[in-house]
Amino acid sequence: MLDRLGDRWTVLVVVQLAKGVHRFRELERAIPGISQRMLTLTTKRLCRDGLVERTAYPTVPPQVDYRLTAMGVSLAETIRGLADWSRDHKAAIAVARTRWDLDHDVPDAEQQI
Amino acid sequence: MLDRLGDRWTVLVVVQLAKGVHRFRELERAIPGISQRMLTLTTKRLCRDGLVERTAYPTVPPQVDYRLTAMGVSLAETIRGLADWSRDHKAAIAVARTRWDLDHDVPDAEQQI
DNA sequence: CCGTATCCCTTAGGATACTG
DNA sequence: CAGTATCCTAAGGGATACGG
Repeated sequence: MLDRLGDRWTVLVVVQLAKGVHRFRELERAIPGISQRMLTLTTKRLCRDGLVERTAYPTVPPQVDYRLTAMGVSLAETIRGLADWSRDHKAAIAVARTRWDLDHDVPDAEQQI
Repeated sequence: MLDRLGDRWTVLVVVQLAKGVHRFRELERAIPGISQRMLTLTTKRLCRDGLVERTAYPTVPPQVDYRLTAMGVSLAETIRGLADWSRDHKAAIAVARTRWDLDHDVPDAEQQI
């Protein structure tokens, strides 16, 4: 599961669903840069893991809702801790990087690690 | 930074360093499956971000110690929450996956999502 | 609207060999 | 021991087009 969080989109989808129920297109619009393909894959994996519940209404045009399960909510709360840490230390990390780059050449457009 | 956690080795290195100071080879042995190359890259990135401190002793053979900085320790504590969640829900996720696979064919060696 | 199916390119990252 | 350098593949994921 830890490696599942490493696919870059899962965390964003969970965070977004933590704000409430979303339709497919709502998720797509709420998460800048995600492709239709990756949104489909990500939601499907989350459903498979029992973290998200999918509800399809047989209307025309079709409507599909995604919502976190109880387990999904608990994951969202845990992720919250990570997001908070990230926000609180973003500036300090930026400073550390700048300092490191100064101390180790990397003058301008060198390849970053 | 969140995407940095997505490279699969960073979390493992931080967790290992949370247990105490380690030399290069100690980390390599403690983290099964990591290649020398990825350990080098991961530690270097962590140093650049100000999460890990590297100390080299000019002995023969050389000795290099890695230890978490204060910021690295605080990250380790946050990661701890994630690790705990993962441990606590591993079984439930496995059950959800099995159930999902039963309900959606996937009889045997089909490609998993 | 809600997907699935292809194509295709970039990147992560393993294997291996070599230095100080 | 602690790396660096090079090669090479497998997978992630974007773009596009199409189906229900």
